[in-house]
Amino acid sequence: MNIYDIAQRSGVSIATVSRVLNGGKNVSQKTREKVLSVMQEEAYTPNAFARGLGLNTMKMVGILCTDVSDTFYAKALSLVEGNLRRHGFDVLLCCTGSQLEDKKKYLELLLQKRVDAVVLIGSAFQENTDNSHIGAASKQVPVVIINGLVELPNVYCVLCDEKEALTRNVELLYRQGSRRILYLYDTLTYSGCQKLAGYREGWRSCGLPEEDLLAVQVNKNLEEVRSKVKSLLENGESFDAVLASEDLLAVGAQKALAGRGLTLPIIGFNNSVLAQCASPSLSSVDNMLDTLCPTAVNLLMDLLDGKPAPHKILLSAQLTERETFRMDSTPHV
Amino acid sequence: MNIYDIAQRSGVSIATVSRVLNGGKNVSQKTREKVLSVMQEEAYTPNAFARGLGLNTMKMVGILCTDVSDTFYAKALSLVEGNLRRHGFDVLLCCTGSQLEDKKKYLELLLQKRVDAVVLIGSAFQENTDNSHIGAASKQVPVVIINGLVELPNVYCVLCDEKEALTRNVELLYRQGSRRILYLYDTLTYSGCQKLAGYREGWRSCGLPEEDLLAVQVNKNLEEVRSKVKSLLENGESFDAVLASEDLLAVGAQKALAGRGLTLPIIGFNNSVLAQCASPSLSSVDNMLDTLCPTAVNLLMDLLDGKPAPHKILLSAQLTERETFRMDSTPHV
DNA sequence: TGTAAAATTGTAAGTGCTTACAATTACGTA
DNA sequence: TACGTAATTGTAAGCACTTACAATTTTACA
Repeated sequence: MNIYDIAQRSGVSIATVSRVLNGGKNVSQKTREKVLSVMQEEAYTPNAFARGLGLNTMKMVGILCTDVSDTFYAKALSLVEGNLRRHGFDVLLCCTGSQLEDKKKYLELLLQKRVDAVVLIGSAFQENTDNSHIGAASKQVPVVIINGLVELPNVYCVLCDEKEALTRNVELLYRQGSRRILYLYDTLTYSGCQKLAGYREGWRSCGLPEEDLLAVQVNKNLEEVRSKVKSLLENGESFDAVLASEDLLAVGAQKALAGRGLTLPIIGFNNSVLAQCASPSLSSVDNMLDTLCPTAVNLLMDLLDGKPAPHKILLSAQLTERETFRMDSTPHV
Repeated sequence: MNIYDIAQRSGVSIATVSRVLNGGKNVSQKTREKVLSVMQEEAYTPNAFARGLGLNTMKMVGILCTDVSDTFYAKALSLVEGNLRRHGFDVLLCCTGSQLEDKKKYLELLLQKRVDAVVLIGSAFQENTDNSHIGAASKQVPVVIINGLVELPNVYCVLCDEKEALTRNVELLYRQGSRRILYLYDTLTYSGCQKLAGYREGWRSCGLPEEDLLAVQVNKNLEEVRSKVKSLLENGESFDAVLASEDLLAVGAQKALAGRGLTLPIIGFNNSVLAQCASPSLSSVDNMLDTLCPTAVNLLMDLLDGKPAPHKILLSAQLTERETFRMDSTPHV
């Protein structure tokens, strides 16, 4: 069943059928209704490939996502997908894992499917790293980066100020008496670097001695984190508060501390469901995905409509206070 | 840059170029190399739409997923996507939410994009419910259901025996002395119904009085669950163990109990990261996504290759023991 | 070296849609 | 009623590929 059949059965030409298919502008009320009713009867569905060939678009956006099973990325994906769909776009999903080579390869695959744009979730790295794949992609279609920053012509970034958030966290803890704050982090994506820099910056602004910095890299795996922190404690490493680049890492630390009967202020990051589920519940920085993702999609729609758009939209993060840290609690020193 | 350009520049016909594009069978080594090198030089990418039109496939599988931000579904999605990609298929993702109407609408959208198959995650309902959309879809392409069961001609189901798992849970708790087990559940998808039935079945097999059944429906929201369980406790409802259809619900109960200084055996479901993160860590039933998803994809590949495949593959679930319940612990009554 | 079979290559006809442009029809007005 | 204009419709040429079938070249073997 194709456009010719419909044309024949409704006594018009294929051009008219096509017009009805594309919004029905320049078609008389009468013929449109006739054609539509025939389509209905015959349960006709236009062939998306032919459509794509003629229009040079299938209204699909590619999403490159490091790891969908990660709660944070999953939430971002969910929000971006929902908003794109609202605008009539379908999502071609590609989970890359953290390997740069895979990201490159898969990004090319997305482009081969002729997506109208690409959204990157957790796939942008720090400035001095190889972001050539992003550059290449941006020459073909607009690229929108969620929570990352890459400064290139056709690349648009929507992110929240994670560096500032971490600096603030350090300062808050300092004000409540902490003097040696453990910082746990995992991957050094753009976001990861910003957070680490924010931790250092906070340290500096509090006038703490540089040699006391205690930033420890770990894998995003609960058991590994717990045992890492446990061994820190066993080796006599002293610290009086914990920050983390990710809730899971914070929970791992929490468990290690609990195992030794310790209760320190802890602040996680991403404000995921893990933070709620932890006991005691985990204070966490919310990086505003709920506003960041719709913003990103709106920006993308503007771009696809040929409207100008800012290359960078920066939101502020917000601390969600729970049991492991409260701003108004009595200083603990 | 199209196939004509490549043909011209390599001194062959478009048919030959096309052959090279499609695996290079029936092309001499020499010409193939020549054509490939020209493609390389010109950075040629075949037009996926034209390709799709000619081949009547773009090698895409549609995934209909209730909610990607849910850790369980996210994990399933991640595994299915990865396995499909390994077989050269791209994933068209569609998150539907729990509304049946939306599922129907979105499933049609997927089909309009001419996907080669559809995989359903969390979108199948119990037998006597309206699964007409699935029937309609299965007339066009094979449908594979992850963790659900719908008995229709072109529908293939890969699931784990959740009913049996819940029955076993009840029996295990009974053996350790529990006599009134609270069961918390949320949506009555196919999976949800099976679990509820399993709870009842266990009750029966233990010879417990029917009127003591305590199955409570709640929304999958930590705060709601906690307050629900809290109010159960306040209203004097008595129970001595907790089962849940989902880890999040179990954690909610755990928090409510902890708030009253109670420690009961608890077993969650899905064995998600939440179960690890909870304190005390939550025993949980693992529904084997790690094997279920690859199995489902393999089955789908067989179908697409025209091979026969079983309409139902049933795995057994496995209890992962953590702090809230251990099989070898001393009976607590 | 000749010849049949096999391997390679090219021609041309799809695949189902969009759209510029030409042709037709309808409408308002003199 | 005739005519200019606007609205509607049709014709035909893309869009970039696949593939059946015919034509050509290569290979194997007598």
